[in-house]
Amino acid sequence: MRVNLFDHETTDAVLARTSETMNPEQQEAVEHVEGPILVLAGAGSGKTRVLTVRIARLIAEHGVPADRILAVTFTNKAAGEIRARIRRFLGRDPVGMWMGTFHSLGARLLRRHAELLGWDSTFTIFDAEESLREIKRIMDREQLDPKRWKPQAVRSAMSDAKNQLVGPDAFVAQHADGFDFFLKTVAKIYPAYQASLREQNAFDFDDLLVKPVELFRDHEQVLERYRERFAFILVDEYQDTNRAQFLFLEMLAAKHRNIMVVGDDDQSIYGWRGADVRNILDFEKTYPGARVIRLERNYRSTGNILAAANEVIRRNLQRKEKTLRTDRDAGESLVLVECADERDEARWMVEEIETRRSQDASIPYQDFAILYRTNAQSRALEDAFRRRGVPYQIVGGVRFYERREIQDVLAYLRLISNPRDAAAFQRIVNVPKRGIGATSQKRFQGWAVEAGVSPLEATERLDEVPDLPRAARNSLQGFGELIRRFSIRATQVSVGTLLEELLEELDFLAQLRAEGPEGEDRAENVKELVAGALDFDAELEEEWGDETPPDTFTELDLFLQQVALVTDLDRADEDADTVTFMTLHNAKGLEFPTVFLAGLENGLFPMGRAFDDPAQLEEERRLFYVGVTRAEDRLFLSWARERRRAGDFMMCTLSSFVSDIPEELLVTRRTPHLEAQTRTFDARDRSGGRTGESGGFGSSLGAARAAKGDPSEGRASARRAAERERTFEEGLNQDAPHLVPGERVSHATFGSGTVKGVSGFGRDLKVTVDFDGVGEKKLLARYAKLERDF
DNA sequence: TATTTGGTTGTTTTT
DNA sequence: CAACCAAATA
Repeated sequence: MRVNLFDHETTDAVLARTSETMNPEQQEAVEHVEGPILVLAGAGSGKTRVLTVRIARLIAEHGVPADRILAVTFTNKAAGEIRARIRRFLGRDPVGMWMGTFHSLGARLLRRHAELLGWDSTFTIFDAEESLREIKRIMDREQLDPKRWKPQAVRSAMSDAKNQLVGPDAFVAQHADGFDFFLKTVAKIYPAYQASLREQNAFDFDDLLVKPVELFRDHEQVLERYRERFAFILVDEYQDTNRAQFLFLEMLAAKHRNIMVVGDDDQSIYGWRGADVRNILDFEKTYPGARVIRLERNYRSTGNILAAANEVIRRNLQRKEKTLRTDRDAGESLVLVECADERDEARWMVEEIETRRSQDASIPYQDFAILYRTNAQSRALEDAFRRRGVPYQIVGGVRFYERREIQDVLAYLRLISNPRDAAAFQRIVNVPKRGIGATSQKRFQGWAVEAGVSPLEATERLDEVPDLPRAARNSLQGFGELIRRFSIRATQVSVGTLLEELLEELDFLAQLRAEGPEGEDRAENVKELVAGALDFDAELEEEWGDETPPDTFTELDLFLQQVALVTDLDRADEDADTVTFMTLHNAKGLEFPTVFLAGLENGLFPMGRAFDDPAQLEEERRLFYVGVTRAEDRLFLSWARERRRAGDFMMCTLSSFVSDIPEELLVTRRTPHLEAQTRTFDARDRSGGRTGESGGFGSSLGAARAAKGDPSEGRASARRAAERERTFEEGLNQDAPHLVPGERVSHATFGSGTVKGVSGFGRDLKVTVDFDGVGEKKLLARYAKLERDF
């Protein structure tokens, strides 16, 4: 895997020469000095290169001090790499330059000014999982039923609110007396949640964006200081910024107005997380007189790949018109592969990779990436690759830092670093087992809350806590002493050493191993964490550059911050010679010689619910576009006729996105396995169909879909498959309802009716039925239990 | 108090 | 077909 950066040697001469190797648009962008500028950079058009070279030039040629520059990147890794390139250009480190993700920059700002907001600079960062626990605790306390109101939904509602900069008070004012019961419930939780975070001296992910904006808004002199300082601001992936990020930038850029944003509206794929494409579309309104440069020359992909990409994205209405061009040859055709199911698909991919490598042994595994819509799809791939002995790495999915054992260890460190972190306390007070059960914990915590002290403080006043069993009392005391002892130790030794001593004292690894078969893996993970901590010592200086950490900090605080903000993408090992599996979202900004796009089926990609909403469908299409444009030389598209999802089998049809690709760019194939299966199937079909059990409801949905005529019908193979499926279905299930307009069906409560229409796919298939004497109802097919009415 | 069992539940995408 | 959670037992 490579981040899209160019390789460069080291000298100043290179910098001078660099402009000459750029096209006129790139040159213009790179040479721009003052005033707002928008660079609309298509996929593979060298935008990272533009950012890098411009920063280097600002420093080297225009004498801008590095500490007057603020650069926002999409990942921490990209930040590190750009910094490294600049260092090579300049021959020295751009000391004092602030560069990182919005979240890491926000954290940095908060470390310095948290006091102004009522937090302490040693604050903890709660990850998504921790926020969820907090929400559950609050719901429990408020006696809200987690089944009626899903904590996940509550979290996402609060997250949305935060990203729109709607604080607890505003939210309550808006929704507490509203008609929406869900939002009313959230209005009960949000203020309590925020108060609880504050009590624990913690911020969640969203706070890292929102609180700096609050800081700037309420503290004019602080804003003034940073506004003055950051004379040049550069932002990558601008199309994915949300409201809070927009305001953050707007406030900082207001004075000098030297802001360069780089992005591509066609690659905006985080709308669901609050990103607002209008930020990029309306840049010229926000900054009148802004210069606009379009980079439409693609340096990455073959002509065929690019033609396919252009053709697909052209169908989106909400976009700035642009067409990527390349000087490369047409290259190989794209290959569309039809598979029997996800296992067949996975197997086919391994074989394709192995075949390619047997033809040319010099091709490394690194050249291959498999991209998919949902993390769950990695499972089948993993199976197939492991079986075949082909090395792979998964980016995302079950994330390293989210593993239980890692979280446990980190909770120790958090509590050592921040004694008020009640969430951490609760997590580990009985890990490893100390005989402090649920009942004792409840009594203890209850007392602590009553007394208004943090749990850790409460361990010093155990004799005041009533009704505690002696054993629990002793354990709690021991636990408290342990944490306090290590808090002191944290000021004396490095994180790595601290962690080693801690694990030794707890006999943690042995405890894990004793847990069972997975114990060894878990122990390995913990060891990896220790190795990371030991490494961290060396990186400390770079982290702060010219800044001196306040004395209240320990190295531990910074380590925890880094850990909280590091993504799986940052951890990916690009030097390892392995095939890479990841979601399309994670693939943004990366490129590979050979790309496989897996699972191209309606209902999976695009996602079922996207069919109801044109805006969502457009976002899915952009995601597909991102996938296609990751490929340099070869692109494989695959779909499975049948896929296991949420437990049961589902018949599938080819994604309508693929139908948008002109036929002449594609070669269509079937896996050998499917070829074989189809032959026997056809033979059986001719001899009068199969007898036996009905295919159940899942298959009858397939029938409905085929009859309705979905968008993929343009493809001959898909149509054949669908037709075969329908005849198959009719042959074996006389009672399954035909969800086709005009058909008669009956429902347990509504009685008989006529089907008016269907929408959605698979599990989300909705049926509109006009029930006799009842009227029209729109029902989710999978719940409606419709029967055929004769 | 800790562990096991069974039943339920659920599948976008992530900093 | 998981993974997760609640109630039942050792």
